[in-house]
Amino acid sequence: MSRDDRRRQLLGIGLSKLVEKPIQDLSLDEVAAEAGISRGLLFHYFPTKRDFHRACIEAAGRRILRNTRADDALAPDAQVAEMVRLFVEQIDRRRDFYLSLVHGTGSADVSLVEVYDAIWAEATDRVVAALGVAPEQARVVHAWWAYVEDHALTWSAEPPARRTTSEAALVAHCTDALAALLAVGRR
Amino acid sequence: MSRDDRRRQLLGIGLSKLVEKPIQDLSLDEVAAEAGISRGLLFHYFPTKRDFHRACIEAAGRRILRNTRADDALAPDAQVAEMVRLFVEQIDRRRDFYLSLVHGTGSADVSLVEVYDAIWAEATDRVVAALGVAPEQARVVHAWWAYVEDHALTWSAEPPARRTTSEAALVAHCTDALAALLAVGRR
DNA sequence: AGCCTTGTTGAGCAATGCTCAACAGCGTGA
DNA sequence: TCACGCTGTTGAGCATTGCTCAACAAGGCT
Repeated sequence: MSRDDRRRQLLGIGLSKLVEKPIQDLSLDEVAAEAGISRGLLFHYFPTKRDFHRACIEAAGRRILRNTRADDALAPDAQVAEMVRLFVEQIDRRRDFYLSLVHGTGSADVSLVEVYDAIWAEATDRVVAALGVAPEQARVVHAWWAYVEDHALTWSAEPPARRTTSEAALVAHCTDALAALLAVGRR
Repeated sequence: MSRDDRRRQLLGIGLSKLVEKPIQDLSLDEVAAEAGISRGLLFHYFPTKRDFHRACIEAAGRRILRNTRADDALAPDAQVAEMVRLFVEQIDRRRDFYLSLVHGTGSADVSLVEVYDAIWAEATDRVVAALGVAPEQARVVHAWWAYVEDHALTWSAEPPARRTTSEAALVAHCTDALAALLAVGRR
């Protein structure tokens, strides 16, 4: 198997496994066995377990960013609304995937923090670019994403049948919130 | 040594160690050695490594909540401002401690997620109680805490000498943001 | 004295992260 | 055709580490 194919296969296995259990509970033997290769080969591709873990999270982050990209042709406000909608739906559809791989850092692992930072920086840049937000307000957009994330997580936590808010209302609230927050900073 | 004292000692060691390295890299031998006890005794107090980890994070959460409690006698708005100020200062003073122990879940470990949820629920309750926020708006307060957390983390990430915003301005922005967000929900 | 509780130890097992020397298959150039 | 090297691959083996378990020491109670 080619180098790239093998890497992709291993990352795929890692993603599916890391949804079920934290990294401490995932043995590389397990991954190697599922891939049908020897442990040694796994260490050839990812020299250390931490490297493997980081690569998995990077892959998850790329997937999220890919799935929440809005159409450039839309109007600025519509772009943001679209991003939020895709983001909320992404979380709602695969809450465990999101929680276990994309959300939060924990773990005091510096290289992991960098990965998360890069993901949120990209999401922030998109909004800043779409709306033409002033650079000194970028941190407001960044923090607003945390606000949106938290809303989406609590919203998706309750069973769909019992939801008091519609998805559209949630998205609308989030976009309105961004406008309100930017107004706060401008005052 | 008494049961409680021993537990406290071990948790203290765990807290200091977990700031430096993620749980995967912390061997219980290390903890036992620093405490001057045998490995066996450590497993007597915390039957599994995950239990130890969870207990450490609970302790960290309790510490944060203790350090960010506002005076009940203050006016509602002042209480919130006080909480935010204490929170920002807490993060600024011990950023690594906060990042590695209190922020985020990751790890797909259900019992850990519960611990984090409890911490944020308590913080939310305090604000809801202080301001008399309507129950259906509690989730706005919850998400607002995520907003505040993100602001505090990016603010504390830049070296104090180069900061463009004062702490007071940050706190003011956050409290204003809460008012603005609650107004969005009410519309 | 005998006994029970409680904090404590240390040997030992099995799993696991990681290293390393070597091998198989295949294309390339002499 | 043979030798060479590159690349994906293996499997033995080492050291660490999470965890179990039987046993011990000391203090209080009957």
